[in-house]
Amino acid sequence: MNFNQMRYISETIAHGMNISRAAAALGVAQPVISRQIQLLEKELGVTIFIRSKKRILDLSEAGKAIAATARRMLNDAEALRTISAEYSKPNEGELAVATTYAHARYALPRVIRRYSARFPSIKVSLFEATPDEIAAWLSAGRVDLSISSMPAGTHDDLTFVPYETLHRIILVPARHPLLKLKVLTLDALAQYPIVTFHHGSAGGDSIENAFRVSGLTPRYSVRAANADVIKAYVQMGLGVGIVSDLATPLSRREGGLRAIDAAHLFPDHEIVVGMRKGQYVRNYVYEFLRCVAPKLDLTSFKKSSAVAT
Amino acid sequence: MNFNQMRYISETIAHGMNISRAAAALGVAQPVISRQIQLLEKELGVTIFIRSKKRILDLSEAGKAIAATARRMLNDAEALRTISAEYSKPNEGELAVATTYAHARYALPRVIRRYSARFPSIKVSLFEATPDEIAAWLSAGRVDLSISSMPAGTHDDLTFVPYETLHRIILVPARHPLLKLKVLTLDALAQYPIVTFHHGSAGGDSIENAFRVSGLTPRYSVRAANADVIKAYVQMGLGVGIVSDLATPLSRREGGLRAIDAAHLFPDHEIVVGMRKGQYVRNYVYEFLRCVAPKLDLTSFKKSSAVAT
DNA sequence: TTCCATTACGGGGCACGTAATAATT
DNA sequence: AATTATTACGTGCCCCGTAATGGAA
Repeated sequence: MNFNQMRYISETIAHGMNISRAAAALGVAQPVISRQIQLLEKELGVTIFIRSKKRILDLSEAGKAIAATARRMLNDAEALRTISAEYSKPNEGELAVATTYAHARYALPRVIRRYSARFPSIKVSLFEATPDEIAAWLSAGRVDLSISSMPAGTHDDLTFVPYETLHRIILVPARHPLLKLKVLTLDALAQYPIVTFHHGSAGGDSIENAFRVSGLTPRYSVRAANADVIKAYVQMGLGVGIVSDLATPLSRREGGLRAIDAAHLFPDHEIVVGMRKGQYVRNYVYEFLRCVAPKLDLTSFKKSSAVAT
Repeated sequence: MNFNQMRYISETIAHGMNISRAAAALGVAQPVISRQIQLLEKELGVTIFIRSKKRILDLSEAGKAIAATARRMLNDAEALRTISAEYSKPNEGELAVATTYAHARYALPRVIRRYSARFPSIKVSLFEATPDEIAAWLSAGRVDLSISSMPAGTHDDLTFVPYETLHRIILVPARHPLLKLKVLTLDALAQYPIVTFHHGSAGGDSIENAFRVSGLTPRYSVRAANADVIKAYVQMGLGVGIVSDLATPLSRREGGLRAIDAAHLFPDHEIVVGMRKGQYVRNYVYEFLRCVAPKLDLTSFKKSSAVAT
């Protein structure tokens, strides 16, 4: 039993039970993977992969449990290197953050400026993506932490803690009829073409839902991936925009746009900070989160020196 | 980086920072340990052990974190074998239980008889010891689970769940004056020589405490490790015995002894079931606990396939 | 003097690569 | 025909053991 065998198993699974692709990804010859997996199976006396003569079909039940443990061991091996770097070069390293457009554009620039001033030897990388992509990157270890709304689906290997609650606001051109209403309603809103987030995105779906449960079927004239595109189309008069108050604080009036609070019409938009479970968290990562949100509860991100329950 | 290096580190620490003893325990030559640790230190770029020329003094800060991770990896390596056995030979294996005299003698025989009938291919071993020894054995992996009162000190690597609550009873010879009292009091008890558990044992200390907080200093005529010895001395008239109601159910009157309920005089005696954290728990171990206590809450012993928080 | 960690040196096993083979799509 | 897993075979590296060295107790 050795670490490479764990790598081979893990990578083979990651590449859809394909040994050849795993070998290519790891830079070794195909027979190596095949042989090492067989050796491990013989040593443990159990079949990890279900085969049909010359093709791997799936993981066995035992294989699933073994793969989970193998992944954790690889995690720990990685942690060993991280720990060493933490003690030999405390404030040097790389910090990869994945986040959505709105945070990358509006919230994080000033945070990163402050942080980089305090930790000049930390190379910060920012990746902008959708919440689901972000979760995948986090799982794969390509980024260290995420700031986004809760991704869809279950992510047993990730930990999320609430960070901030965003509300919805309506963007309209100046002198729009909706500005004259005392109380904004979904009915009134549904009279106009809607400009909002993509179908399938956390933002877009929750807005669609709100209309549907009210029995309304507004026309969506433009569906975009980010708030700035939405703004542009609202300015062009293609409809009323529905965005979050992060992108456009209510007090600001830019480019002739007016904002109307719509917190009462749509569910709150919960933003969470995510990290991989079992990961050794370097001090400078904590410090970054302290820059993002000084009051964040970081206890669930505690260093994973203790053994799992 | 390989598993043996983790073993060498772990074993060296376990033997008080002594490489020679670790080598002997692992059955390898001394230079192997020395060299492999140095190789790992070079690879990680960090010193794990603090040395003074030719002697190892202590673990470095980094070493502590590394050792904890190393231990977890070894745990996982062991889990791999356990998982494999679980799937290849579901109801075969060994089950080592550590427990105190009272349970070994009075509670477990019937449990083990039932269990062995259901799982004839499981080799059950029972180890009788004090709670502290039991905890040490559990930590060292020499036993799979424990049944005892809560051991003293902290055991971060162990999980305990409450199992049963025992009460204290007084044992006296027939026609003893205490039998005539309507309500037993500590004062009355302190008039007679006491026969009870060793000083230092969980049982003995809690009894001593109860007298002390009442300002009483009874004479302890005999202090023994188990209830049967206590019974024998009470029968010989050397004093009144204080034991738990597991050893001598109140209804039974054996050897001319009489029992008096003393639950109101001494604190309850909490019995817990213990297991090592991060251990893969085989099904037959769960089934044993189900035989011991069908209603036990086993959720905190869940299989550790998931990654630690 | 004894114990203990480290350095030096030689051997064997094992993990790897290349090449060939067999089964699947 | 192309892709993919497995078997066969030769090689180099790495880990180990023995022996020797140098500090510490």
